Amino acid sequence: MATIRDVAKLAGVSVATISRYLNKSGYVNVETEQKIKKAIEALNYEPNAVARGLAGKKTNTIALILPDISNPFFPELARAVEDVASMYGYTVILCNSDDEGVKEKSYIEVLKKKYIDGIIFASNTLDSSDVEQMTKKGIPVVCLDRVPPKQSCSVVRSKNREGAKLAVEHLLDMGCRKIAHIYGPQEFITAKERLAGYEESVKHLDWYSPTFMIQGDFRIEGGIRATELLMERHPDVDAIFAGNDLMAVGALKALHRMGVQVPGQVAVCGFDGIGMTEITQPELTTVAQPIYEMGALVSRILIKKIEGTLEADQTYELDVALVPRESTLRRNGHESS
Amino acid sequence: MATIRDVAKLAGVSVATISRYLNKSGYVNVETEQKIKKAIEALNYEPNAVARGLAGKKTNTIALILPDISNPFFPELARAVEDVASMYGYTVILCNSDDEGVKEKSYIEVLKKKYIDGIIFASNTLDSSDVEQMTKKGIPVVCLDRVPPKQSCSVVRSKNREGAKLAVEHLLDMGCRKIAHIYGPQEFITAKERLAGYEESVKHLDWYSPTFMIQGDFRIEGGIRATELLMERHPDVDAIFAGNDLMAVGALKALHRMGVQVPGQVAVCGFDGIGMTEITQPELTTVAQPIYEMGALVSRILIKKIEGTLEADQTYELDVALVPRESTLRRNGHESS
DNA sequence: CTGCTATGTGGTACCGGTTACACATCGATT
DNA sequence: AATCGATGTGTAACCGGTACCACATAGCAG
Repeated sequence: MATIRDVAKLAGVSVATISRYLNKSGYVNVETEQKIKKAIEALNYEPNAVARGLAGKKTNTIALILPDISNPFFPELARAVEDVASMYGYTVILCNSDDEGVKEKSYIEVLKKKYIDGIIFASNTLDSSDVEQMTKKGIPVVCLDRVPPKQSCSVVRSKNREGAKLAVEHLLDMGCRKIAHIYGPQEFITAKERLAGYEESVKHLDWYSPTFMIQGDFRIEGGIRATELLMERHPDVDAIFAGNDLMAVGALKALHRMGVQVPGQVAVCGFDGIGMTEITQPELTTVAQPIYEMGALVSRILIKKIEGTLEADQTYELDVALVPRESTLRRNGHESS
Repeated sequence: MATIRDVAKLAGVSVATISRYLNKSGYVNVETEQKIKKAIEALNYEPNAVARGLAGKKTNTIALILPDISNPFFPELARAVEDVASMYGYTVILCNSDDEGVKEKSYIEVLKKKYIDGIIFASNTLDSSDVEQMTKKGIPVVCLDRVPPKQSCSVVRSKNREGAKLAVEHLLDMGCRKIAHIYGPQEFITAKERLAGYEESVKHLDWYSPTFMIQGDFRIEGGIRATELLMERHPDVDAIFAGNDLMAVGALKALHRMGVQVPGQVAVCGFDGIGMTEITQPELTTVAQPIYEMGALVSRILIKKIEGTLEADQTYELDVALVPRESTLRRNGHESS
C-alpha cells in the first residue's frame, strides 16, 4: 500500500500539496494537479482511512443502536439507514442492545473510542442524560421514537395517536361495535401513545370500559395470551386493535385456535406495517408506519448533523397510513355511523 | 480525553511502560503498575482505538456483507454474528450488497481502507478471485454457503441436498404421491443442491418428470407465479417442496387464492426455517437450517482466523432438521411405502 | 570475577494522514 | 514604488498509540 509520502516523492511535491489536492483544501496549480493525478494512478494510491480518522477525528462511520435486528420491524429500518449512509460515504456499525441500558452504555464507550461520527438510537432504554452527555461530547445523536425530555437531539417518529384513531375509526366503519385494544409495555412511548389514541377514540362510546384494554408485550406470544384473556373476559368483542403487528399476529393465532372467525366474528388490526402482515391468513389490516422512510430520514438527519448542515434539532412526525386488508373486511361494512 | 502521554506524566513513567502495562506485553514492576492504575483512574483514561488501529493495523472491527438485511433469513444471522463478535470485543459493520458484484467490490475497497480485521460473506456474487485477493492481502474471509472453488477460506454451510431429501421423504411419508419442486435461481449453490437432492429422491418414482420442477426466484412473488404455473400444468400435484420458505409462503398464498386446501389437497414444505413459517396459516413445515448457529459459528471462525488460532481453513456442513407442521399434515399419513 | 539471563524502564521512530505557518511569486491598487 | 491579496508550495508538528532497541540492575552459574 502506497502512502501519501510515496505519492509526494513520485510527483515531486510535498505531502501537504497532495493532501490539499485530495481534500480540495487550499490551492493547487493545474500542472501540479496533473502530476499528482498521474502519481496516484501509478501507485494505485488510496488514502488510509484510519490515519485520516486519527488526524481529523472523523471516521465516516455511524452506529445504529437498536433493540434487536431480529425483531421484524428493524431490518427494513436498518436497510434504509445503511442505504442512505453508504450513499453519503458512511459505513454503519450495527449494535443490538436488547433494550438493556448496560449494553447500550458499553456500546457507547466502545464507539466513542472508535471516533464514531454519530449515533442513531432506535432504542427505548436510553435516558436523556445519556443523550445529553453524547451531545456535550460532540457526538451527534438522532433518536427514533423516543424523545429525550430535553430535546437535545433530533427525533424521528410517527403519529401514533393519530394512527390509533385511524384504526378505531376504520373498525367502526367496518361495523364493529366493541373494539378491544391490546397495548404494549408502557415504558415504550409508542405503546403509550397508541393506547391514548385508542382511548380517546372510544371513551365516548356507550360500551366503553377499561376492561377492553389488555396489556401485551409487543410480541406474538403476548398477543396470544392477551387475546385469550380478552375473549374470556369479553366474548362479545368484535374487533381487536393490537398495539403492534406482532401482537396482532398473536391475536390472529389465538382466535384461530379458538375457532373464532376473522374477520367474520372478530376483526383484527395491527400497527407498524411490517412485511409479516401480508403473509398471514387472513392478511392483516394495519396502520403502517413508513419504516423505510423513517430509516432514510433519520440517517439523512444524522449525516447533516455530522456535516454541520443541520440548522436546528427538530422532531419529525411522520404520517402513518391505514392499510385495509382482509382481517377487518366485514360484509356489513359502512353500516354504522 | 486524556492520552497515554498524560497518563505517563502523571504516573511518572514513560509511555512505553504504560503501553506495556495496557497490553500486558513486557515487564512492569508491581509498584509501577499501581501508580499507573491510579493515574489511569484519575484521568479516566481510555486508550484511543483509532490510534491503536493505525499503529497496530488492527481495529477490532469485522464486516458482514450480505445481500439484504430485509430478507428474513438474514436478521437472525446478523444477530448471531454480532452477538459473538461483541462477546470477543469486535464491532460489526453491516453491508447490503443486493448480490451485486459492483457494490460488493466497492464495499471491500472502503473496508480495506478502514483496516477492517476480517469479512464475512453471506453473498452469492463473490467470485473466488476476490476471495483470493483478500486472503493474499491478509484479510481473513469466511464465507456462508458459497464455496469459492479454490478453498481459499473457511466456509459454513448446511446440508442442502440432505435437507431436500428429508423434505421429500417426509412428504412421501405423509402420503403424497406427486411432489413438485419450486427451485431457486441456479446461480445460488443452495438452490442447486436442493434441486439435486429433490431430483435424486424422486427420479426413481414412476411419476417422475422434469415438468414437476419449476423455477422460482427465492421470493414470495416467484413462489406464487411458480405455483400458478405448476397447478395449471399438473392439477394432480399433491405436494410442493419449495426451495426456500419465502417461495413456500408464496405457494401457500397462491393455493389459497385458487381455493386449493393445504394440506388437504396439496401439502407444502419450505426450506430455511425462518420465523415467518410459524405465522402462516396453516403453519409451514420446513427444513430448518440452524440459522443462529451458522451465524455464531461463522463469526467465531472469523475471529479465530483473525487472532491466528485457526489451524486450517475448513468447510463446516451443519445439519438441517425437518420441522413438521400443519402444512404437510395429512390424515392418511403413513399410508405409503 | 566474569558472563549470562531475567527483570524493568525509557527514548524515539513509526503508523499515514492533516494542517498551521512560513515563504515566494505576481498582478493590481494607490 | 510600496502595499496588498490571491495563488502556490514546503516544513514540520501533531493525532495517540505501538514496539524496537538501548540500557540498567541483580541474581546466579561456572
